[in-house]
Parts: sequence; C-alpha cells; structure tokens
Amino acid sequence: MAKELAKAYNPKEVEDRIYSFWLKGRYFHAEIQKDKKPYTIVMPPPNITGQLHMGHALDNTLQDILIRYHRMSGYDTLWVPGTDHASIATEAKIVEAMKKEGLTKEDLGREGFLKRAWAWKEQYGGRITEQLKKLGSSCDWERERFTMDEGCSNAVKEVFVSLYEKGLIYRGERMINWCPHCLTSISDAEVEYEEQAGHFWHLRYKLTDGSGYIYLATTRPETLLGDTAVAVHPDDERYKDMVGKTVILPIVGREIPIVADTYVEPEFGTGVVKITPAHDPNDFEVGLRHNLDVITVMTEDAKITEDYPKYAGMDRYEARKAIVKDLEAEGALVKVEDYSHNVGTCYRCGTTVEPRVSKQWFVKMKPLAGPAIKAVEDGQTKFVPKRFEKVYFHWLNNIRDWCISRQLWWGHRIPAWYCDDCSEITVSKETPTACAHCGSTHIHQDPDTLDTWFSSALWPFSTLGWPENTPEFEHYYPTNTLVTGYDIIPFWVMRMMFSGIEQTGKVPFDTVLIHGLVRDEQGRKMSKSLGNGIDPLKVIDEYGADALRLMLATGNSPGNDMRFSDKKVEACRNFANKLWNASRFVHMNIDDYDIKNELPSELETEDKWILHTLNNVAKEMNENIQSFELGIAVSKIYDFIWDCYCDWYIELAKARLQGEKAQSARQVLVWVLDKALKLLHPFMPFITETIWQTLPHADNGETIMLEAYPTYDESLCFEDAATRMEIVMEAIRAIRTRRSEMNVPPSRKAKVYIATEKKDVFEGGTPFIIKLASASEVEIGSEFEIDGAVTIVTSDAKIYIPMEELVDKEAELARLNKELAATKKLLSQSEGKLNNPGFISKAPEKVVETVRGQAAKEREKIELIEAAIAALK
RNA sequence: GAAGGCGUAGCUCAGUUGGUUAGAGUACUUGCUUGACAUGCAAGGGGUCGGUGGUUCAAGUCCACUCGUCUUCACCA
Repeated sequence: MAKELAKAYNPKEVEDRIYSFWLKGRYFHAEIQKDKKPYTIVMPPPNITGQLHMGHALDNTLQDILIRYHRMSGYDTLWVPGTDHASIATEAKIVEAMKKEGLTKEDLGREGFLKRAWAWKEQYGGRITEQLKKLGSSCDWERERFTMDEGCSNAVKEVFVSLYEKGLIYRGERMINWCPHCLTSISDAEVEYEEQAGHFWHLRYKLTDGSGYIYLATTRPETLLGDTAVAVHPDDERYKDMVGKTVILPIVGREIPIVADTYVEPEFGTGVVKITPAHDPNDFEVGLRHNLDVITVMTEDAKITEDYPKYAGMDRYEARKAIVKDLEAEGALVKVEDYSHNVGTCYRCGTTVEPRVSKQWFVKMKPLAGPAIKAVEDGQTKFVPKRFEKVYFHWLNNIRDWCISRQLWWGHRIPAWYCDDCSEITVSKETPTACAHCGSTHIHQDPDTLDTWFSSALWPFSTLGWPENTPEFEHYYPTNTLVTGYDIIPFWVMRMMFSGIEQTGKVPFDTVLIHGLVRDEQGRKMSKSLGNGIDPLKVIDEYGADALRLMLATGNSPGNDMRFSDKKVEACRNFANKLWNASRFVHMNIDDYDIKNELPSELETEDKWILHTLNNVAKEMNENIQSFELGIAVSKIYDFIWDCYCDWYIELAKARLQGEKAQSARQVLVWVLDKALKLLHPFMPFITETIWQTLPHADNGETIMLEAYPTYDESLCFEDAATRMEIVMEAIRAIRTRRSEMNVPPSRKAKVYIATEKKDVFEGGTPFIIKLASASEVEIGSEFEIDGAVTIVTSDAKIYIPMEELVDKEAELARLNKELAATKKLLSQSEGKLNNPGFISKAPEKVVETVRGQAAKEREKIELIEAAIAALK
C-alpha cells in the first residue's frame, strides 16, 4: 500500500480523516489521572461573533504544540476550549440584523431580544470552534465551555456577591466613558485614542464686576453649556486677583466662579481652563474639589438636552457649529486655530467617546492589584518573554477602578435588586423575593449587564467547576501555561491574575507565554478596514494545516510580531513534502521485508552517526520546548530531517541497501524515522500521524499522539563514530566543491587517491565516497605521487583526483597558496589566543581546549597543503 | 511626555547563559532528468551584525551615548 503513496504530499486527503480518527479515539479527552502530573491550558475563548484569523491560528498553534508535547511526555494533559459571549460585539451584531427587519431592541423587549440572541448563538457560536479543528487543535471538546453557560454564570454571581460583600464592588456616580453609538459605558481599557485634526477656539469671558475679560481656549465649545467654573493655577501671578471673582458665561449668561486648582498648567495656552464637570474627566475632579455643580447637557446619544431649547436635539457636532456661530455673534470668540489632538474612541465602533457622569458599578482595584503585582514579583507567575512583566506592572500600578456595568442586555445581568420602598440595594446569588433591608416585596433588578471581561477573568477556574470544589478544579488548577498576544495583557491577563488570587487564593497559571501579532507581507496590521487580512482556512486549503503551523511556529521569536507571506508557507509545505517523500523511500525499501521498529544488534559507523545526531536533537528539543523556545526546537528537527536524514543518511544507506548489510540499514531507517516523526509531531501533527501509522510500530500503539516523546538516551551516544563519519563527509564535500568549481558533471567519474594517517576511517567511508563524490575508485595510502592531479586538502587528508586535461598547474598552485594563506591566518588567530595569558588563565577549560584542537588541525592542514604544493612542483 | 520593541545577506527573519571561521528560508549564479522528492540534488556569490565609545582574555550578544524606525501608555483645556 505504502508503495503507492502519492508522489507529492496532499494534506487535503488526510487532514479531515486524521482529525476524525483522533476524535473518535477520544485522544484529546482528559480524565483525571491522579498518578500523573497535570498539565493544563485554558484556551483564550474566541468571541462567538468571530471568524478564525491569523491571530487565533498563531495562538492555538502554540497551545497545541505545548499540549501535544506534554501529552507525549507523560503528563495528564487538559486543554479546555470554549467561546466568549462578547456582549457588546454580539449585541451590536444582532441589533444590526434586526435593523434590517425594521426592528429595535425595544420592539422585542428584553426577553424577546435574549431569545433571539441565544438562537443566534446556537446558529453561529460554534463556527469558530469548527474552524479551530482545521488547525489540528487537540483540545478536549467534551469539556468545551461558554462564558454564559450555567457554570460560568454561577461563578460570575459568586464573585460579584463576594466582592460586593467585601466592599470591593460598589455603585457610584462617576465620570465614565460613554459610547453614544453603542449606548453603553465602556471601561478605560476599551477606549482607543486617535489623533484627530480639530480646532482651538479662543474665547473671552466677561468678568461680572466689569473689570475686563478673562481669555481661554477650548477644543469643545459645545460643552460650554455645562460649564460651572473657570480655573487657573493657584500660583499664577497673572490671575491671583481674579480668583474668587465671577465671570458671565457667554450665551448661557450664567454667573460662574473663577477657582484656583493645580490641575491647570499655567504654561499651556492662557493658563485658564473652562470647567465642565459633567463632560470631562479632569473637570469632574476639579468640580469635586471645588464643590461645583454638575450640569449634564447631553443625552445618551450625544444630543443637547431639552434644557437648552435653542440647541435641543442637535448632536454634539451640530451644536458645536451653532454655538461657535453664536459666540462669534456675541463677540466672545477671539480667534480660531487649527489644532490636532487625541480623541478617545470606542474600540468596538470607533465613535468618539463622550465622557459622562453616570451611576455605574465599579470594582475597587487598588486592593486587588497589590497581590497581583506581588505574585509576579515573587515569580509565582512568569512572563515569557520577561519584558512583558513591565507592561503588566505598568497597568496595575496605574490602574483606576474598573467600570463593570454595561447598558446592554446580552451578558450576565447584575445580581442587584433595588427596593422601591426603602431604596436600598439587595445583592444576592439567588433571585430575592423581598428587600433584604426592609422586607418590601417591591424590588426590581438592575437592568444592566456585566463587562464581558468580568466573566473572562474567571475563565481559568470557572471552566474547571469553581466555585464547587470539583475533582477537576482540585486536580487541574492552577493551570500551567496561558498563551496570548501582548495586546490583551491589560484586558485579560491582568484581570485573571487578580481574580484568581482573590477567589481561589492561587495564581491562575504559572507561565504567561506572550506572542506578537501576525502582520501582512508589508508589515501592516491585518484589519477589516484595510481588507488585508489573510484567512487561515484558505491557507490551510492551499498548503495544509501543518505547513501553516510550521510557518507560525518558526521564523520569529516569542513576543515579536511576524509577517505573513505565501513564500514562507510554501517553504514549509515543501518541508512536509520532503518528509513525505523520505517516508516513501523508506517504504519502498522495507515493505517486502520483515521489519520491526527496533535497532539492529550491529551498527555501522553511519548508523551511529545518525543515531548520535538524533539523540542530541532530542535532548536539545526537550530543553528548548521546556523553556518555550518553540521556534528553535522545531528548526532543529527540520534541519535533522532535511539535512541529516534525507541528504546524508538516506544517501549513505542507498549504497548499503544493495548489499548484505541491507537489513540493518532498513531497521535504522525505520527506527530513526519513527523517532523523528515523534519529535516533529507536536508541530506538524497531521503528516506525522499519517506517516507513522504506515510504519511498523508496537501493536499497542494506535496513534503517534500517545507515543512517548523521545528524550536523550545515554546508550545512543557515539561520539567517536560520529566524528569518523564527519571526517568522511568533509572529504566528500571537499571533493564535490572542487569538481563543481571545475564544472565536472557527476556523470564523469574519476579515481580518488586519499593520502591520510586515518586509513581505517577512509576505508570505511570508501563506498560513500564512490557514491556521493562521483569516484570511480578509491585508493588509500600514506603518500602518493601523481602527476597532473587536482589536489584537495582537508584537515585529515590530502586527496588527489587525476584529471589531467582539467588541471591547470598554475591555477592549482594559486588556489593551494590561497588556501594556505587563509589557513595560516586562522592559525595565527588561534595562536594569538593561546599566547594570550589572560585567555589561558581566564577562559573556561573547554573553550581553551577547543582552540587548542583547532590550532592543531590548522597546523596539520598547513603541513598537508605545503606537501601538496611541493608535490605539484 | 513615559515605557518598550526593532535595526544582522537583495528580501523575511533566527542567533538560547558573552566563547571556534555569524546562520536559515527566499531570491540570485553555476552544474545535475542521481530509481524518494524539480515542492528536488550538488556547488557558489552575497554581511565592517545602524553608528561611536566602554566593560572583558573574548561582544551580534553586556553597559553608556547616538541615529533611524515602529508600538503601547499618558496627555494641556
């Protein structure tokens, strides 16, 4: 069967079949195994509105590599998948769809709307998880969770109530970021700032006592309607006498005070600021300090309220124009300047955020941030790369209270009830029937829902059954590795940290593996608006999931952004094909024989060399993966398979497969391929499984997924044989190079004379020199005198190839002299080091030894070259 | 304004705790229908590791300064 394997690897033929095979075998499923060490990852839950993009592909590839590696390494491995309800995104999507039918949320009512939202979730919510399967993600689908499922909802209520009871959740009237389009509050982290061209309107306010004017400037003249003061810096000499006086607010005619506050920068502008406590966060603070009135002048959708009939109903930008015009008419406008400034926008819809005073629920952050900072400082949780700890600390050190209420319906409803009689709040996990304070039954629940991130923050433990002390929670928590992009450290990582510590008393994971963004070929961020996003599913379709995974796992280092390019995926696809064909070669040579996956009792030098090399690769890969150097790890097995196994071992074996030692060659071919497939499996699961299943392996092995990951094996260390092999390989390369330089085609064979002191090494290597260096015959001796021969010198031999018609004695001499000079230069460098007393006394023994050996080789080589030159003359 | 990243071959990027003559992929040049693979094989050219100074026996790697570039956070109305 294997002999009929297609000439090129076709991932489409195998991927779906293999994935179903894995599912059917339930190999992804975790059952608690108390005798094994657990290894747990919780998947960052993609939004149910989402489509798989390159970011997910990268994130999940890295997780799958870690999971598969640990599963093969004997851990009780659990990868919990799931999705996020994404309150604001989902609600926006549904409202939009309803709009097309001419419906609004209010038309359906809360219940009707939620019914519709759940239906939408049922229909589309699983789309992204299906897409994740195409990547080969080996998550435990039987444990798939959703942030709004019953368990997660219980956890949310539990946490809300507990934080409320500890006084860490409060309701208060604060300045919050309000999105006039989404009609909800959003948290500080959800505001994105962008530079916008605007204007600076310079105004003058008349002092009430008629002593003149005070000059100031604003970027938002429309907020003037809500001004309740003008502020200057207390130490500003220019205005010292004015503090305490009042001015007349233009248009409105209100008399407002001039107050002194250090918030004002005397250097900036005129050093005078108009204060609108209801519509600017800084002004709000000033207002609190000076006991100013808070006058809201805008409605929720950012239109001027009925309190100002002249402008009522105008949106903020219309009102701005109208007010500027009126200011001008009144003579209050001094001048207009162009001015570019940063404006906060809603991360979801891009609408300019309107700061607004409103009653919202907040989490008190200071007491929660402290332990979260300490946990990372103490190393209970480590960031990889470490530098991202700074980002984490920066956020936590500068954190403000977290606004968690959202004026949305899709989400976890806030478990708080208000009493219509005594106005007290009852917070409870269970729906109360009466006010906890006065016993009145006239209570109503808060209409708001919680920030999506409130439930995501609990994900590492809510998915394991918390607040119940389930066996899963007991066994798999704390989780091990959290894999995510640096862009969501403030949104998510930080919140999981303080939530985990506060609720469970333990950090939620020991390591945070941070990766960068996948950018487009020109290095731009992939975005919907640019339309430059690359669909991972299309890439999988064209090149295969393994190729995509390999591309994502290599070519960049942790935490750095990477560029996507077809060329890179193509190179990875070629590697898959290379491996496929190597396996095809193995099959062609073993299928007619009885081959077991075990090493022969007698090993040849080349066998020892490949085993020795493989053994070192296994050792290093384990180290690399354990320290999260996944890209380095996979490049090692890539190089091994391509350069060592294919380009050398298979070629070496070809000579042997015709002779009497064929059987042992077959055994080694299979054995090494088997190990190499296992080493590669976490990175390229589909092709490795496919090939592995066709190879001889122990009867109990159903899947490579559950095979042991190869580790270092003392008995496979063949230092000496490996060196002997390398000597022969060096000679082969040297001969090839010379032939190539002289444009001799491989078809033109020539006899090769090797003068060496290591005769046995070259005797063993003779068949390889014949096969791989186009030699017709090899003669080995101590010294040769040959006229008109091409001369090649390696560190261990002088090689002559008699090809008289090609030999230009002069050129040959020139080349040897050049090489002599180069080698002498190297030697003088080495000797320079060795003659340096500082080097000898301070460098480690190992390094000194290496340089000594090097110098010795160089001396030897110089002797050989000199002898060759003498012979030529 | 603050913090951080990046600068290594034409291009995209590796380079692990400082330690042989700095690597890969791709592109380029040359030669090969070599019974696994042209999605391939063999060989080659191409780098003063952004610059200057310092630490060290030893610097692409550590430190200081500097130039260029990108990102995040903050922000003065």
